[in-house]
Amino acid sequence: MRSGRAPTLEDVARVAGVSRATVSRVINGIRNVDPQLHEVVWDAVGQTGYVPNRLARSLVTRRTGTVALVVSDSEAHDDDPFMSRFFADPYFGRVVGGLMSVLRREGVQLALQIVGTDDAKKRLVGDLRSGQADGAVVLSLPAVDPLPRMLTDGGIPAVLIGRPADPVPIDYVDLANDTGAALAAEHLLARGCRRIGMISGPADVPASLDRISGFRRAMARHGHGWFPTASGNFTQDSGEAAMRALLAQDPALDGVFVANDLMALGALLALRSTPQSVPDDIAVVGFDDSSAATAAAPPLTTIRHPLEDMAAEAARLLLARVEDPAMQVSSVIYEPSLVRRTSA
Amino acid sequence: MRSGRAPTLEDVARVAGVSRATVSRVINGIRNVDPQLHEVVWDAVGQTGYVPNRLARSLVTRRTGTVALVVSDSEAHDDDPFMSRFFADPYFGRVVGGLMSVLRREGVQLALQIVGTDDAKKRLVGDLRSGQADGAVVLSLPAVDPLPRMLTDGGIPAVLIGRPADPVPIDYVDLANDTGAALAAEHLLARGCRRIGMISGPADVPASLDRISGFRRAMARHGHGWFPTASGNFTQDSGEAAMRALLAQDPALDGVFVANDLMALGALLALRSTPQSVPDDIAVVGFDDSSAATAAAPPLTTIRHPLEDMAAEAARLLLARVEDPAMQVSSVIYEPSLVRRTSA
DNA sequence: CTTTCGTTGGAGAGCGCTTTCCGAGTCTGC
DNA sequence: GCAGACTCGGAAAGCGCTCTCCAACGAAAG
Repeated sequence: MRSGRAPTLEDVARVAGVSRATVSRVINGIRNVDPQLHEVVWDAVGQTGYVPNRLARSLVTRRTGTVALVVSDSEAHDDDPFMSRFFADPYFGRVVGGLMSVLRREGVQLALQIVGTDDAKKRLVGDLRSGQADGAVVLSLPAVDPLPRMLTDGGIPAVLIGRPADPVPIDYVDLANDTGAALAAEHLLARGCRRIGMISGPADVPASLDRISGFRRAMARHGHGWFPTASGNFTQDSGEAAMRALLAQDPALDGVFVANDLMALGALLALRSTPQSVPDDIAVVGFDDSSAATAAAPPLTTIRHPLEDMAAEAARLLLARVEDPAMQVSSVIYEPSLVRRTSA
Repeated sequence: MRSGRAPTLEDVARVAGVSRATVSRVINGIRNVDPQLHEVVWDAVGQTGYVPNRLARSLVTRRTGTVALVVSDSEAHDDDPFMSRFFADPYFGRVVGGLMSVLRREGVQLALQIVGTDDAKKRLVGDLRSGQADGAVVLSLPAVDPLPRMLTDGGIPAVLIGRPADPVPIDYVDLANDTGAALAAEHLLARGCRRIGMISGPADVPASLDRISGFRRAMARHGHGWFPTASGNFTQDSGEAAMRALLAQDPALDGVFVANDLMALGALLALRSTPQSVPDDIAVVGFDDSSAATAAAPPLTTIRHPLEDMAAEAARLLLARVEDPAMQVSSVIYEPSLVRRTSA
């Protein structure tokens, strides 16, 4: 097969016997080109196996047809295995899947970027500003993250998945985490549970915070101003430990809301080595409706989190903002729903 | 903050009072520059907030600092939800995590590409040839895929994860799937199982094929030339169905090897509604040691598949080939191991 | 004091593409 | 039959960068 240098516009022009400009016009479907030549040019393209060089094109058009998926981490994790845990989590894949479902049919590519240090974030913004990508979808993990602000200051089209920790005029999609947690509380209460505990996530990231406050509010509304709590870091192991801690606080617990499915899996595991059975003695409600939920034994009653849809919406929002940078800043909040399975 | 046009080399040169060439030399750390000027230039860089334009740089250096992660699918799936299932699977995330663990510290970026149709594959090769990325890591899903050959023909540095279906002179990393399956067979046999069945994956993809043949061979070696089989498509649901089918063939089964953990989860689910208990009446061995294995009830005995390590090795291999395209084609095969948990 | 060499920095070409600007044709309408 | 309006295609100027080539200069050598 043809090897060596890839054919350029110039080559096609030579073969077709026209100028570079004309070939460019034909390729980009610009009017003002004689149908005759049109055909001649396409023939030449076929003959030479020409493929436009995206780099060169982007350099002049200032459009890359690429968006970045930025995973913004904190400095602290820079070299620990946290990241690999993050990728193994279904969360990441669901986001990518959702994004790709819309980007793909627009012919837009996704470039993955991981930034930990502030320095890396600065570099990222610089790269983005110089046209490395048309925009960014941001997954901001740390509790407090300068990146969203940097992005807006730099004038970079960007959409967050999950609300920013501090108010920044930036587009985002999020889940009504508080409503979801309230749903869980009400389900547990309606089921007749009287001694309910909660296993929460870290107390500093927005999504986790919202689940805590939503649950707390709903419980208070039903007269449970206080309830035992333990917290984990969204991993299965931490959920298992938290369940034990909770049981130590109140061995007669008859219901527990766990802030994500992975930790709920851990909780279920911990419960398996106690006399209590799920859901008869103690009901368990998870959060996310991830694949772990159906895999669990017993299958987890959980709060559905339409992450794919949210990611898809984020992609759409980003594309729209790229198209019209002056567009009004907007956010779209998804409503969670309760998925009843066996565990509660 | 400074907005509008991003500063260019030209701007820095003007501020520093030197020529573009000199700034370029300083930035790229080329010697032959008076330490005095060196400092002046860096000052100017700081002042202007200059960040080199990667596009422009790549255009001339023919190096992008980006590798593509190509998910090669078949035309058939082009518009069905298969892809989103694929992303939700821990498999994808583990690969990304493994790749990033090495790419990140080399400052190399990952660009995600999904190609279904032959046309898209052709376009991809063209893009790659014209320097869109320095190389590609390929996840080839379909049973028979023209992409690997296209890549080598196009002279694109590429590494497959999982062996190609038909022999192609291309680098790849793979797992000794047959050995893993044999491990499972031997474990089941050593445990005293006499009526063993297998739930396999699709009969046309290499990894699945190897697991089937490895298991079959090991069983034959121990006098079990025939055993009941059912097949699924690597999803939990299909595993559940396959388990029922197997039980219908032989209700007295006392052991089953399931070709991946997700299907094993399904099998466990199916067994929960039968009188048999796992592992006492029937032992179950999975494959992959994915996060699903520990989440299962009972926790799954399974074959460990060091996917992160394999992906990391693929990244290293690719980087090496990019550096030296003439390097000899090589493949590295990882050895699986048995992880004993409770299910067998 | 001239020659030679090594060092340093500038000019400028060129990576492959798009796009503005023009000039050369082609058509109408009077 | 010719001005004016259009259509079409080419020349060429960049996009922001790297890197080769060369001029200039100072120092070392003869």
